Amino acid sequence: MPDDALSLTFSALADPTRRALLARLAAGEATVNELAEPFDISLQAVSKHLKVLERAGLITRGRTAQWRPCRLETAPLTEASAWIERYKAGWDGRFDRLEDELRALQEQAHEKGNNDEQD
Amino acid sequence: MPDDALSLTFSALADPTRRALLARLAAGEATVNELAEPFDISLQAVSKHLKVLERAGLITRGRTAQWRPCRLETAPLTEASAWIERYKAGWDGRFDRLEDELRALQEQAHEKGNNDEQD
DNA sequence: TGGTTGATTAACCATCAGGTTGAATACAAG
DNA sequence: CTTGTATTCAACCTGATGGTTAATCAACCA
Repeated sequence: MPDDALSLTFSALADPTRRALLARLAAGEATVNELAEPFDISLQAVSKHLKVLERAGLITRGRTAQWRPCRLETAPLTEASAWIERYKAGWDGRFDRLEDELRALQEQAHEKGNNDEQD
Repeated sequence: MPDDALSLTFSALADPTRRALLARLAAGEATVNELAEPFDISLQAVSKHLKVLERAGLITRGRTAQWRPCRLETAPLTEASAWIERYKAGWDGRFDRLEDELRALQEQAHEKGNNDEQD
């Protein structure tokens, strides 16, 4: 388990239950019990999921009496999104695709000498 | 291991090696050997990583002689980014935060009857 | 035919992730 | 001080992940 920020974030997002928890929290703070209510799994399992989200910095938790309300934190989401956009933009609909085609053709020509075979 | 598209994508992104592979592929197609070159792990391990990326739809692979060139596919990246933006936008810098504050205060007031205690 | 290169598959190992149940903690209310 | 409620911690199980090495497949070269 890599422990860099981005890996923690993506790893936390790689579970439908956790994504549902975040979706719920996007509507506002909630306690563990409130968050657990829609799921069929145990409260402890939800607690574990929340710990994962907390470790990734995706949520922070308050403390009011015996309640530990969770709040969504968007900073890691921003970083994750930025990473994706970076590499998506570097390729998508740009000249790179054509450039790559050309490069591939050149390599083929080079590797095969002058043998004009098609695949 | 959840097998829905979003989970597969985020899970694939949750590893620095795989993100590096994608970053490399954003610069253009590459073979397995080319991709493996910067890493200290075995070629087989890289092959496994590529299989994960392929299963997530993040790459596709051609076949030229004994080479299996990998190409980045951006569709899953777009979906992942869209998911993040959806829940980030629902909260970030909007009135929700204030709304939530108010809701929290109301709940506190309700739960405690009329007892004006501060945390 | 046989050898070399590129890549995958198979078998194995250690660790981790997600779930469970049961006990423990923290606080509120009688 | 005891009970109830909200939450976490601990121990445990199962299956997945990431790595290894050895063997195999596929295609080219000689």
